Amino acid sequence: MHVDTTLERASGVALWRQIEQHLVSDMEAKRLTPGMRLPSESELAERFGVNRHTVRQAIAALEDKGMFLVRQGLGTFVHEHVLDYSVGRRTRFNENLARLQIEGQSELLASAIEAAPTQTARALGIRAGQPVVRILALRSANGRPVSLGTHVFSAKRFPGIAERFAALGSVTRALEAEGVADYVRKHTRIFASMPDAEEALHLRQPRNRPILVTESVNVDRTGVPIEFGIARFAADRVQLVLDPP
Amino acid sequence: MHVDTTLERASGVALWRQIEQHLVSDMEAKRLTPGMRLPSESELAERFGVNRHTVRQAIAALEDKGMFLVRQGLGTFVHEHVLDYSVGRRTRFNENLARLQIEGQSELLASAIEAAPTQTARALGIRAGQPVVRILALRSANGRPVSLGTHVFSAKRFPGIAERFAALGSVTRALEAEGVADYVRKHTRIFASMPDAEEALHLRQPRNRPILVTESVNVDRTGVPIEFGIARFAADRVQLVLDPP
DNA sequence: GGGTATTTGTTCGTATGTATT
DNA sequence: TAATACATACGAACAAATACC
Repeated sequence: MHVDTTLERASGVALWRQIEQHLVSDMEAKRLTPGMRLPSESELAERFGVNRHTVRQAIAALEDKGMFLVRQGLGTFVHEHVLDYSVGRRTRFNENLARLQIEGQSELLASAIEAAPTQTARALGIRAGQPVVRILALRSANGRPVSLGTHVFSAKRFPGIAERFAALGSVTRALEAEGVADYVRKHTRIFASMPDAEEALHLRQPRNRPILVTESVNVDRTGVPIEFGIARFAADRVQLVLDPP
Repeated sequence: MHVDTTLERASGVALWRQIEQHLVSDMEAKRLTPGMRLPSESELAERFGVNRHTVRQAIAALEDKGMFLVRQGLGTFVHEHVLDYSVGRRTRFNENLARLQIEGQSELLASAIEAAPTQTARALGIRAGQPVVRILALRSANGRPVSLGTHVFSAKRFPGIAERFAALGSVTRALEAEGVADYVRKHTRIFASMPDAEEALHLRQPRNRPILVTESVNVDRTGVPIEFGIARFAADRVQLVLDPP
């Protein structure tokens, strides 16, 4: 992994700072990538030809800067990039990522027209059994899956919403095309659970890691519900940040 | 499980409604408790002496009312009581439960004075290494653990906060006693993870079920940070509801 | 469930060079 | 120059957490 592990002794730069710089270089050169486990402290000490304490000091400095994650009994890991996903009155996937200067992608996995189950109907303010359009979409950032979203709309009001979404890759723009200039969140519920096989597959995460789930209702300017959404986030890669409070 | 499974035929009451009533009685009598798996549809059908479709109709009715959770390939489960925990600008544990007409309890598990780690210091707006008071508290509702909370305060500003909390059982009242008339949330971050041994023990939940974690900063009227808090919720028993949106 | 190997966490002690007083 | 404080570096031993069989 390390191309060159020679340190300069008596150079005026502390050995542990040289090791720190080494590790930073490894990350910049992608020899160390997020989630990767570092060699053990003992092994690093041997490679660098220093005492284990000296390696520990370098690692501690980088942990303090949030670049490493050290776990007793397990090892030291390069910190995964966690995405701060902002949740508030105006939650928009693409705007959210744009703010972080990340390009987001939306992929339509499936869509169907079906009869509204009770809970969904209540959220949308329609009668149970009325036809609804259900969209399943995978959201990615930098090629990594971020969330698996289910979006449900009244099929009467938005019969062509699935095609709009497929073409535009955005709920906001699909709704715009259907004449909804703006919408806001009326309700958000957050919980956590373990993913089923399909969710784990789409989110590319192990089944024994949790997912964060949000259920939300968006309403138009007049307060009429237009979308009921369920978003499943890979909890290891995404944190929700509430704004403004 | 079922004490009596005889149904009255040609009684004017549909068989599936009688079965539905049977199941409700079982829940009221605690023969069926939250999280418990029902016998399979076939087995129930045999016990009641009806066709499986008849049992399905009764289960579907109760699922629609949110009392059962039916999962294909797994079985039917009595829905766990989930607590809707409201999160917003003014999040207060006791007020939250009072709104649901539940009496909450707070138990001080531990408190200590220690040097502030970098992240904590940043949240509280003090220098790393400054002394802080750390409180570990278990929150319960109806005798069931709801959340395990860590609260960190500046030891300079609130030297006696741990004793106040121990006596009053509430962060809000402890802060009141220290002269903080009001406080609001400035920041909330939500994520999910798996519990460690201690967390699972306190929350009385298995280690393979996830926990919901919120990190928050509360500020006083002048905007000065006064508390950094971490709350760990048993995800199977608590959902977070954002208010107003 | 118990035992073992691995890995990090912690605490001793010792020594040396550098900057400050 | 001498005394002192501090950062750096090494060595050894044990504790605690975790994974694996």
